[in-house]
Parts: sequence; C-alpha cells; structure tokens
Amino acid sequence: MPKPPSSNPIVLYWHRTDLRLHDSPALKAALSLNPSIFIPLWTWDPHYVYRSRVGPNRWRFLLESQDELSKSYKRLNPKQQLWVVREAPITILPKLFKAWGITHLVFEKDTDAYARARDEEVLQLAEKAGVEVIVRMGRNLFDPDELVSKNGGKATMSMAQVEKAAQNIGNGCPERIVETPVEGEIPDAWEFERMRLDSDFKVGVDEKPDLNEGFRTGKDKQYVSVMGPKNDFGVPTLEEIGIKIEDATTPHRGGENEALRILASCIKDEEYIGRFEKPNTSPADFEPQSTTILSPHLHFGTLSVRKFWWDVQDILEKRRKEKKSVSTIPTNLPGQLLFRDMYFGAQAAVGDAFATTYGNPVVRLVDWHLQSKNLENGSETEDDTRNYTVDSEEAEEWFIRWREGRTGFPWIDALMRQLRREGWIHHLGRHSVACFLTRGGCYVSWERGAEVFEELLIDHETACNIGNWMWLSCTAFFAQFYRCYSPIAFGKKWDPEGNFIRRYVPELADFDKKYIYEPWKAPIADQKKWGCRVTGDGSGSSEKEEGKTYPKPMFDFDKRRQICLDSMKNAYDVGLHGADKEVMDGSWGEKFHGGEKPKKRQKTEK
DNA sequence: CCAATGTTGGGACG
DNA sequence: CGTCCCAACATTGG
Repeated sequence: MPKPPSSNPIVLYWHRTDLRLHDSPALKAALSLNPSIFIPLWTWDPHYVYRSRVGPNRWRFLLESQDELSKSYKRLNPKQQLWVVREAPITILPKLFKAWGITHLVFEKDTDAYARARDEEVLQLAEKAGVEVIVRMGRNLFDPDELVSKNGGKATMSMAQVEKAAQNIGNGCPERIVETPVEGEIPDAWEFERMRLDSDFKVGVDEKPDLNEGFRTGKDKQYVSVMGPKNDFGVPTLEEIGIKIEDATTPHRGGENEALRILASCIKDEEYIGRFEKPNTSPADFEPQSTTILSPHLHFGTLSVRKFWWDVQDILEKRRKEKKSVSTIPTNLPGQLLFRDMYFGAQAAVGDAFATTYGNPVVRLVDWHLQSKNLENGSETEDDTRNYTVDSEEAEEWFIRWREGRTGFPWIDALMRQLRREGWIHHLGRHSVACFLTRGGCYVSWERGAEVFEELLIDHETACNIGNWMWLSCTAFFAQFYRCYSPIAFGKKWDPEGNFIRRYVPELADFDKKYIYEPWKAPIADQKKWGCRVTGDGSGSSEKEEGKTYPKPMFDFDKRRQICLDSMKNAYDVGLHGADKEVMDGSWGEKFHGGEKPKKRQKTEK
C-alpha cells in the first residue's frame, strides 16, 4: 500500500507519561498536524511489566487511568479509544509504522534513564522508516535538560540552584497551559479491520527475572495476543496481569477526572492553598489527609504539573492583591513542585547511575549494611537471588521487619502498613521510616528502602524517590545527619493521642496514649487489660501465644542512634562518592575497616 | 577567612 | 508557644 502524502498526516500519538487530554503540549502538537488518521497508542512494555517493581496498587492506578483516558477519547469521538498493544516499543513501533502507514510519531519528552535510551532508538527507527517525530516537554515545569544547562551543566542539587536556573528560563515560571481538545477535535483512527494486527506481531517475551512474580496470584496473560485477550486493543485488566482486585487495596483512584476533581476541590479552599507550608502538614492525618495526594496523578500524567502550578499561582496572586498572607517557596505548594523538578534535573544530569550508589558522582558512599552487590565486587553466589550482600543477618532481619511493618515501633509500623495497604504515606512519614532504616536506626543501605518504595508507592517517581532516599540518608542533597528522627517523639508531636497508630496497628487500638508509642513499657496487667501482649517478633511464629500480640522493639533505639551517628561521622571523614575509583574497583572497604584511619577534616583550633 | 543559610530533630527550659 | 543548645554537615556570599 502506497504511503499517503504528508499533506495527509497519519499520526501515531504515543502516550507514556501523559495519561490525560488537558494541558498536553505534545497532544496539541499532534492535533495541530490536522491528521487524517489519528491513533492514540499505549505500548505495554515488558520492561515495565517485568523489570520495574510495581505492586498491585500501582497496577490498579495505572489501569484506572488508562481506562478513563480511553473512555475520554471515545466520548470525544465514538470511533476512538486508547489503542493498547502488548509488545515492546522498540520492536512493535517499526511494524506499526508500516502496518498503519504512519507519517508522524508524537510523544511527550521523558528524561528517565531507560526512557531516554529507548526514545533515542525509536528516533532512529522512525528516521529509517521515514516517519517524522515530534517531541514536546510537558511532564515538568521546566525541561530538566534546560534546567541543567542553566545550572552550568551540573546536576541541580539544591533549591537555590533550581530557583536561579528557573529564573533564567521563564522568569521562574513555567509556560501557561494549553487548551484541552473538545468534541470534534479528535480525528478518527482507521476502521477496525484496517487496524487489526496479525499474529506475526506476537513476540517472545523474556519473562525472567519477573520482579513482580510475588504479586501474581493468578496466571500472567499479558502477552497472549498483541491486541489483548479480546483482540480489541483494550486496556488490560488486573486479571490479565495475574493480580486479584482484592490485593489492590488502595483507596486512591486513578484517572484524569479524579485528578482534576481533587485539584479543583483543593483550589476552592483559598486559605489552604495560600497558607500551605509542607513542614506544618501532619503526617498522622487521615480522612482527610493533610496534603493534596496529587502526586500519583503527577506521576502518571493524569494531572498536568503546569496546571497545578498555575491554578495555585492564580490563587496566590489573588491573595497578594487582597493583602492576605501567602506562604513562600520552598515550603508552599509551588515550592513542592520545584523540588520535583530539582530531582528530575539531578537525574537528567547524572543519567543511568542516578538510581544507584555505584557510579553515581553525586551520592556519598556510606558503609551501610545490605549494600547492592555492584559495590561488593565478587561477593555474588550462584543460588542467591538477592541483589544485595548480606553482611549481617541481624540487619537483614531488621530490614525485613521494617518492610513488613513489625519493627516493634508502632509509629514506624503504622506508616509501613499504611504504605502497603494504601500505596501512599505523607512526606514526613516517609522521612521518618527512611531515616529509621538508614542513618537513624538500622544503618541499612538506602537502595534497599528505595526498592521497597518503588514497589509499593502509587506515586513512585524514580527521580523523586531516589532523590528523597539520598536526602534522608544524608548521602546527597542534605548532610545534617545529626538531625535524627525519633520513632517515638516525632509521631507523638503530631498525634499525641496515637489515633494514626490505632488505625494502622489495630492490635494496639485500646492502649492508653501514655504507652501507645512505646507499648513495651506498659505493665503486663495493662497489656492484658488492653487485649494485646507485647512479645515476639511479629512473624507469627510464636503460635502458642493466646490472643493478639504486638512485637517487642527490634533494638534499643538510643543505642542504635549513637552507633549510626558515629558511623556516619566516619563515613563523612572517609569522604568517598559513588563514582570514585575506590568505589568503582571495589576497594573502598579498606578505607573503612583496614588501613590507615581517615584523616580528620581540618578544623581550626580554638 | 568567616558568617549565614539550609523545606520538615529533640529536648530542656521559661 | 518560643528560645537555646546539642554537635556539627555543605554551600554560598562576602
């Protein structure tokens, strides 16, 4: 079939980080081509399906968002939908170019490491096929690459740098939003018979390792047919992924409508928007939460970050005119969005190595427990599927108990159980548990914690997750390691009654507030009276126990805090970073254990 | 060289 | 509630 002339554009619009119709510069660019045929596409990429850590809650959120996008297309044009194909973009796109006679490929820019490499390849494939590619930024306030270039080509590592760089892009403001397509503005795709793909599209998928195997209680049917099990290019179901709906317990719903509904309801409360200061929002609030919970929508692009920015800025401007109080960057809402851009800038500058310690120039090396294997040259054993080294059985036990929410510290356990159940915890709660796992308790590598968050968070954004773990572990962005979160005092400050604990650790629901943060201190008689014994490790292996139990604390926090503090001091004295020679060649251990003591950094004599 | 600053610590004291 | 201290990090601006 001859390729139609380019005056008759056949446009493939590739959705990735933008499951929305509103404020999408890329979608606008695609529709501006005045397509004769328009095909909104999603490629169900095995890399995401098997190599990224995604728990049931995030799968659900993604599917809800896709489903709604597909319905929105259908509403604007009954012949339209989101066309979901089950194959890797690199292999399927060239075939689709040919099969559908594509003249233009349009998508939103993505600066994540994997996405960058993939898109580079797609660009070449498109060129070979004679397909014109249009890429537009829409995922961030500022193009991360531009932010970096305005920061002297260096990773954006502080708010001050971001603000200065942003000042040189748009006077510190992102571009205004673009209009949403309305009925009649979405052209048709081909007739269904012309869309149909034959069986040679089905490619073998290398399913191992499947990082999400543990969640698949049902059969994995994701790559049975390229057009999906009903051959209709439909949005996958949880069942297709092998996940039971009852395992996806998050109360937070996906989709563009939900995102815009939440935003609108937040914006209506001008006092809340105007006076918002993140450090003054409570990590112990629930129903309603103290923050907007729009982060998962920013992740999936069901909400445009620029719309969020400008809707807030318009309120702030109004309040300034009315001489009402307005909180400032970085604690206000625009400041929160700028932090997101800061992490995207850091990731864009560092590239692939940003997600790890190994090879990463901006991250400090600390002699954590359970380090990633790439830091431990040659310690790998044949039958060990763990990607980290077990240097301490005790530390691995602490890590597992942390992950499962049975550390014996109710504040920590409540947060970790909220994370698992709902896929979301407040930012300060994340601080608490991250500090506890790393520099303020377990001294376990932040990379282990980041993996657990990657799996469980519905708002998991690689740049932000990695950046925040570095921040909390004092390996980058932040260095005041002597500021340590107490698993007892910090929660108590926000929630002296312990209502948050009562909700997420129901065993302790009847404990007096005097003991709810430290239940092990409650007299046995009281424990009996309140219906829960504090005993064991929470693993359920002490099966003789009658009635409810809650584990004893897994260590003496004050002792652990001191050990961590001393170790951090030493690690700072050693002063190595992830891209240093000693880290790359695996010899860094000598600087910590054997050999000469690290030179104390010079301090002026008093 | 020094001082100030940095989104979000904890604890004693007034 | 605010203030100061604890012991002490890196960066920035003078």
